[in-house]
Amino acid sequence: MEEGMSEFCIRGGNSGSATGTKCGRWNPTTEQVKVLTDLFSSGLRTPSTDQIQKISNQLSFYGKIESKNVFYWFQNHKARERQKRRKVDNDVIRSENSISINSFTQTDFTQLYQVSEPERVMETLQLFPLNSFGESESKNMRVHASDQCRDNTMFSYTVGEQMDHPPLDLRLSFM
Amino acid sequence: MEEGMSEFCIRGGNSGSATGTKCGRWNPTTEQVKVLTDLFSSGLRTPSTDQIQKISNQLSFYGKIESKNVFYWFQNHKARERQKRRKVDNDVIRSENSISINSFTQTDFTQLYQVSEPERVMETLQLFPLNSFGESESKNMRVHASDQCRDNTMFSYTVGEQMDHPPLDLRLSFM
DNA sequence: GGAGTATGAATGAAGG
DNA sequence: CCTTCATTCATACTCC
Repeated sequence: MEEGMSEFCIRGGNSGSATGTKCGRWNPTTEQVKVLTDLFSSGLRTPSTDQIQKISNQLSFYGKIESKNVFYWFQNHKARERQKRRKVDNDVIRSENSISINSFTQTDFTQLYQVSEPERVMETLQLFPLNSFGESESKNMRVHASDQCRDNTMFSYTVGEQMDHPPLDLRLSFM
Repeated sequence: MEEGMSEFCIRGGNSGSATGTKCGRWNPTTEQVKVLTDLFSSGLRTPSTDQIQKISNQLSFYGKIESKNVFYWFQNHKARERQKRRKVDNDVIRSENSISINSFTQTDFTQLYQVSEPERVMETLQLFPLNSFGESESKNMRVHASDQCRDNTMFSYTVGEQMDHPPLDLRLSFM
């Protein structure tokens, strides 16, 4: 999937834009992706505007992000999971006459999509920014304004204190 | 890739920048988009059935189009304008306490969202009925006719360019 | 360094 | 009106 690539989201102001990764579009950090994926696998599929705002707000801790990014992320993730599933289902249908399910095939499917938490959307999804370093498995990520873009105002989302990994504790309350 | 449709339509001849696409759904030409956008920015937001019919008729000069396409276009454009504005506003509010800046989040927005139309909605903008309606292909569109105010101060929106097509002439009147 | 893939962004088309 | 789905465009990234 995604490996530890650092983020150099330089803000779009760089006119030169030759070498740097021109930030034409949002490039999520690994932590952001992790949180989003966790939320998704926890059952969140179509966050409301409020939820989007909260998620975006929390994720801005890890790097530049806008709420529309969160919105698009869930849209895309859901859609692509669906389409993957559709494709696989077609394959199954196509070959349903000839095979008897064995563990091999099962494994493949499971790995390809672990779909279908029956959409039991959580009632109250809360993201609390705590200082408890509960989970320390995250890779060492560094949120910092790239030197390429810090000069020209904007985008100095200094996180106040320099933490190794931002303390994000998300509690999901299912009903 | 799976082929379901075999119908192709190349987008508007020399309109440029349009790649050939399958014609599963309407793919507006650049001219069509321009006209629609102009109409929108002129204040038209929810065209009546008659207006839709006339716009569609005129735009058919530029390529294949149906009334429902115009209808959907205005629906989507209006909704997304609102939605974008809402999201952006929220983001701005959210980021108020982190930085003191001058042109902060404007980065992507300027490029992708050139929203913020002056929002100067002219009250009654009506497209004059030039000819009686045809209603040949439009389905059940529940567009309720708006009040008719046909009078004074009309201007004509003309698109001529350098092409060999008849000039578009949409006469709009507002009061 | 171009092909192939993953994915962010956009938008047409509905449904409710 | 609102939200959602499906499809497509655009771009970043990976891997030969």
